[in-house]
Amino acid sequence: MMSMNSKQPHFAMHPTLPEHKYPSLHSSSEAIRRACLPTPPLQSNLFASLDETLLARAEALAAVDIAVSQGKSHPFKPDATYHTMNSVPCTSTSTAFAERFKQRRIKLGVTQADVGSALANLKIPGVGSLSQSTICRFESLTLSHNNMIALKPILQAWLEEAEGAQREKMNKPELFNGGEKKRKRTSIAAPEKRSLEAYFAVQPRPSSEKIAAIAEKLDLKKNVVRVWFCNQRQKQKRMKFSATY
DNA sequence: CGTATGCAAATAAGG
DNA sequence: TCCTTATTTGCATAC
Repeated sequence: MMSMNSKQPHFAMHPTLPEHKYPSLHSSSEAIRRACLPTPPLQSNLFASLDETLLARAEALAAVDIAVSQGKSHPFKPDATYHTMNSVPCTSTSTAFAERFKQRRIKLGVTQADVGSALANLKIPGVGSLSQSTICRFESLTLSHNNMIALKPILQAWLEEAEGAQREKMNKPELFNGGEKKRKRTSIAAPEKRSLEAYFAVQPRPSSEKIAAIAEKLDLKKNVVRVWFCNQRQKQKRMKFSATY
């Protein structure tokens, strides 16, 4: 099957695999979450996470004011990616860490992009590189609470290694640039996108065969087309929903 | 140049 | 194998 080159066989889904071998291809939060301990604060209370959530809510009230006065002041995000997932930052450990992280990162004279690509060289199972965007969002607290918590130990690990290396004047270029194992994102060109939309208008749920045909015609990977239709269906539902209210 | 963001691919998790 | 739903990221491009 698959006459053409099937890029990489990413056997990413292993429903019940607890330990992750290196997902050679992508990293991804699932593994990341388990890879590093979710930060065990010495003085944490028994309800650590629960409490954090509650505190986050409480603090959120205060944070809202700040956020609002800081810029966008619209009631309901016109865009907000989709849902309302990423607003309401959280004032908890990961948040506090993020602030210091940026400061220390700058002190090391490293850019967000450098940090992102260097992460893969940390050799933490299941952890690959991240984009400048993600590092930026981590520092600016614009990731979801869970995402912040998942990324914290990883960035903390990098920070400590990098500071240590610099302190000892050790030359560890891998800690300041490198790695490539980052999730790739295909960019579908406008013409192809228009074709896909046309197909979608006629048949929102094409069969596997149809998808393969479309993929070939547009010179796109079959999986890319399949995912595009999935995402398009999601998008359509969201639009239908928001149009109703 | 480095950093923020909009839009939306790609993934995780449960059928 | 592939869907759906929820989320995590990254490409592009605006600051």
